[in-house]
Amino acid sequence: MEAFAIYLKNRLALTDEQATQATSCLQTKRFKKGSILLSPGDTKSDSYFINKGLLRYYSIDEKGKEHIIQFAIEDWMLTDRDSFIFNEQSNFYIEAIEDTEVVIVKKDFFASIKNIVPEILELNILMLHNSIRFMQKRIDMLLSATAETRYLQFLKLYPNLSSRVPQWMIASYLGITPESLSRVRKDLVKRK
Amino acid sequence: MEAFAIYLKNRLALTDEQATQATSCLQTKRFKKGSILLSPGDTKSDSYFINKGLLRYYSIDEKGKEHIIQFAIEDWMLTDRDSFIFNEQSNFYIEAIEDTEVVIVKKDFFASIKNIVPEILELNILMLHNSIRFMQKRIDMLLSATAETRYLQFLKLYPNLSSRVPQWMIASYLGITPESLSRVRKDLVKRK
DNA sequence: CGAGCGCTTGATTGAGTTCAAAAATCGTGG
DNA sequence: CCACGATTTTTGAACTCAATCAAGCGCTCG
Repeated sequence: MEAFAIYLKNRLALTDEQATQATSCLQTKRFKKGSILLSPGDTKSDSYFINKGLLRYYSIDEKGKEHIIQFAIEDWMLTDRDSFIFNEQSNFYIEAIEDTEVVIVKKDFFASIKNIVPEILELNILMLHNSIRFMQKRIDMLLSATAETRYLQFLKLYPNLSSRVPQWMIASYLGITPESLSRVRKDLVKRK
Repeated sequence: MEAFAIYLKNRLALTDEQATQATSCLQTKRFKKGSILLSPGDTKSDSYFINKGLLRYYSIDEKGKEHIIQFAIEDWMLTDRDSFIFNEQSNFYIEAIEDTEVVIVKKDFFASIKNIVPEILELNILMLHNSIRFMQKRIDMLLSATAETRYLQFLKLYPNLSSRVPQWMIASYLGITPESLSRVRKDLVKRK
């Protein structure tokens, strides 16, 4: 709660009271490593702000393979749009990679906070544009780059993440097999 | 202009006067097939609403290969975020695939229309979420699916587009070579 | 301390690429 | 409206990057 209030304060021009007022009705929740917060078919009206820990947003295909759409770390929000925005059944999983504490942001939070802090709408828009820009770069990378290039870009983009996430999940985020990633890394070390 | 006013009217609860008022200051522009509306390095404050025609949003990699991030057809907006939202240099190209007429939406349009129709902010948020949801599905597909599956999904998603776009551009959108797409199509016909 | 999980390594396979060239289609000017 | 050049699509053959299958190692955590 604390962290989320600070987050809002930093991004909007809020007084302390406004920040506490806005976040007072929110609840935090802890999940142990490995917990599933959302599964395909669910329709929850929760969005998560991460106080501490690390979540993954992923799918499982017909062959049982996992594909990671997104990681989410401290100070990020993770939202399943199918569920949260469009009230449809989700297609994805959300899982805690570490023991994680989240702020549960319900659907009506945005409805009520915009009365207190109307600027939140524009902040929201800006952040959504930023997400899109980010995802477009990822799509560009998936369309064009080799396994090695993808991995190097990943390291540059998330320098801190690689130590917190098992290697096979990085592979799954990059769209390659764990074996291939292992070989890519071996090559990089050898050539260095 | 016409089309854009209708577009807004349908999505927001606007009177005719409001719709005309909001769009009166906007300009339309025509581009011939093959025109480049934006190049990497540009920083334009234009966003495009497409009255008629078809645009592509793409990159060119070090080997000179093109990678299509997005197509945009009638009634869609195409925005380069680097440029339009963040005032940075663009990384992508925008090109007219057909002779195309667009409404030029300048940056300040949103600033001024929100005074007339505040609901536009929430509409905007909803559409951005929808874009993200869409792109997440595309990323999932790029991470998991074979050339054939991607192509079939593309046909399902854009049934009308495949006739308006040359095959090599579809291949470029799917992340495969034109040769591969040709073979995929051959196989599909044979198996049918 | 042992079972399971994650990472590595090797051998083989396979989907898609590359390069090359022919066939089909498009479009533009005469 | 036709013809010719350019672009697009198809086809073929060789090749390559990454996937698959399989086995072994090392760590950790129960």
